[in-house]
Amino acid sequence: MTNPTSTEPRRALTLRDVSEASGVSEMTVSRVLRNRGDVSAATRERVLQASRALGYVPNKIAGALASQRVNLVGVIIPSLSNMVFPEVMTGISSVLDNTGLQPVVGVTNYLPDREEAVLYEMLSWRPSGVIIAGLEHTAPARAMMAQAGIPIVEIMDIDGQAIDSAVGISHRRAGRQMAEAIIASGYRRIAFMGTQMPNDFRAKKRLEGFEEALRRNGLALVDREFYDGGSALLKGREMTAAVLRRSPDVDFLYYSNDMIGAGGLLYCLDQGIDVPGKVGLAGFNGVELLDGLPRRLATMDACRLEIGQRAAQIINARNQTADLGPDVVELFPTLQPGDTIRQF
Amino acid sequence: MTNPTSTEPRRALTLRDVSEASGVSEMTVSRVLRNRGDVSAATRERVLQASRALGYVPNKIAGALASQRVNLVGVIIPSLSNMVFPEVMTGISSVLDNTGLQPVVGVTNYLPDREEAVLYEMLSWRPSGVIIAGLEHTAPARAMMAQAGIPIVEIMDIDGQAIDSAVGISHRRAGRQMAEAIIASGYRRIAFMGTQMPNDFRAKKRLEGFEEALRRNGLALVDREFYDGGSALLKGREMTAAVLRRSPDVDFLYYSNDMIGAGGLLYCLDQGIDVPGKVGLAGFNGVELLDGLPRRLATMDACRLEIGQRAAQIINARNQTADLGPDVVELFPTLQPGDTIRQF
DNA sequence: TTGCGCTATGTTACCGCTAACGGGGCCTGC
DNA sequence: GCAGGCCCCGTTAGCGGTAACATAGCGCAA
Repeated sequence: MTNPTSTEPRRALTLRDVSEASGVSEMTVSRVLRNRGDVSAATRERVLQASRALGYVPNKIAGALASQRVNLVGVIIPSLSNMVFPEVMTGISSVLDNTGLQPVVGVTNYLPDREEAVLYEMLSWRPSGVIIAGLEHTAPARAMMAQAGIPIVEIMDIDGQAIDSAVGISHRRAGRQMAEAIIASGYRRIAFMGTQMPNDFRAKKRLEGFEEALRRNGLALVDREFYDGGSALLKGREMTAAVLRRSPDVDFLYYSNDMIGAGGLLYCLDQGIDVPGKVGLAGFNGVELLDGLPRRLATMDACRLEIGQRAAQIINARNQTADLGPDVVELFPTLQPGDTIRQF
Repeated sequence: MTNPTSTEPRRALTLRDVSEASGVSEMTVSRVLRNRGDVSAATRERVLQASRALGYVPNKIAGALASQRVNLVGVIIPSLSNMVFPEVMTGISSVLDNTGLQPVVGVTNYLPDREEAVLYEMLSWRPSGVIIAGLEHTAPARAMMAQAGIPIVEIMDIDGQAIDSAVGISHRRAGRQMAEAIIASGYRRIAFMGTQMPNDFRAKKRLEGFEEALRRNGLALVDREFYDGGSALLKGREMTAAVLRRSPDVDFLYYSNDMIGAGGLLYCLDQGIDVPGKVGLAGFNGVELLDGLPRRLATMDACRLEIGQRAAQIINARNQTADLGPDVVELFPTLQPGDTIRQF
């Protein structure tokens, strides 16, 4: 264990170790490792060799403190198991990868207090920016973001007041659009199924928009059902069964997400129900999963990839150029009628 | 904008600002905010009030540098869209939440070089531990982890040599077990479908174990098909169609994951194929999704939640108690026959 | 009253790195 | 032949906290 090539170092390596091993000052080592400033090719090579030989890994904590720069971008999302957010992450990464910035993910489980705690923790690392899902936050969370002095991008939703920048779609409008399409296809007795979660504000706004459009057309939801936890696909089956039993005359089933919609679709097909003739179905999100179903569920994509990309672009631009102002970007989802809405 | 209550601070707040606002030393403020050491109730209250009023957020970078302690645990995984890793993350978070440690996720997209880069980046923040998927890493990555002087837990897999600690299942054994169960149920003409990815070592090991068991029973795969990217459910349908066309006499379809297995199952049901009479099916992972399918696919759970929990426990234990040694934990997945393997 | 010990707070010296500046050697032009 | 500039590298002074130690003030027993 006292072997000099042992894998157990007796203490952490610092710039000083590399500088001694290569016979130059710490500053020069620092310059080499960051590719900054002028260093002769010979010295550079010597330093790199020593650094690699020792297995030196720079201490970004010290570096960040000294330079007052942190290449991290906090990303705060409600859930990872949602299928939605991994794709947003992909969009963020695809842009950030070329910028030297790095995303750091925090998960809130749709809990406002947890969001506040995660945000506090993130800000305490002084990131270069924050991307956070939704426009609804606790008052302290809003205050922290407003004070932070870094670009903040609220994503997914634009129905509300952004603290700084925002990228998203109008979920209220999305709900309205879907309702209008459903009504235009001649359906009249419409039921809704969705999550129980009181803090999924976007699902709530979609439902509000949906009901508003129904009202304007002299209609109202015939039935509704909520779920909470468990396998979404299975819950979709169960809720659909319950609704069809309770309200046998419904002719349309609107789901707050594609996963339960897919469950409902599978159930209807199992039962030999004529889709979309007798009953139409629609979900929300445009998840990839749907491509493999026996019939394509009507849905509306939430522009997840692009939301991630645009958000990351805003953070990056603001980091490059001081004095860029806030930027609110509205994206427009397209309705994909699939095979579960009657077409004329 | 020069309004003192403006939300645009002219410069970042430090301990000094809070200490001046509350009339005590920086050290006392530090003690209050960390709940450490003795501070009188009156002073504590005064400090907290000032801190809140200013909207002070401590700078963990400086704190970490001074205390040589970082409450972060790096978690390095290949993908977030896999359904598998979010659940591992849930397990990790559930344990870490009570410890003051915080997970930080890095994604490698199954690329060894990217894994190395992500690891380097993480180690440069001097985390308290690293949880990393798999046992296969580049040589520099292995060296970095061995040198880091922090607990390293390699998860998912135990078929190989761990650098430090490991928690996982034997994928080779899992493949063998599945093959034996299939053979025991009387199936003989078996086909395999899986991902193309050369770096999904665990899928590869499952297949190796599977084929080994076939060989020992005088059998061999009748057909095989690989895919790459796209909707797994859809790919499962397509590959299944292709295999059944090419090899109409197969009586069992073994899938490297549940998602393509589910696609295959839906295809078979669509085609009116007798499952499990004429053709049996099995996947791997035990994803929640399967609960909602018309028939339950045979599978083997990968103990994802428990893997995350045990890994987090190891990191935490090592952080609490110095001189705890490496720990290799093997978990044992159970075969869930579902409705797609003949039962006697 | 004296002195001990405890509690509550302050002081000092870093943690490991980088910004900013300084300066030696060498080349170049006049 | 020497001033001026350029390249390369070193020195200095922090960044914003915290560990460790120092110390003031007080209560209390002898």
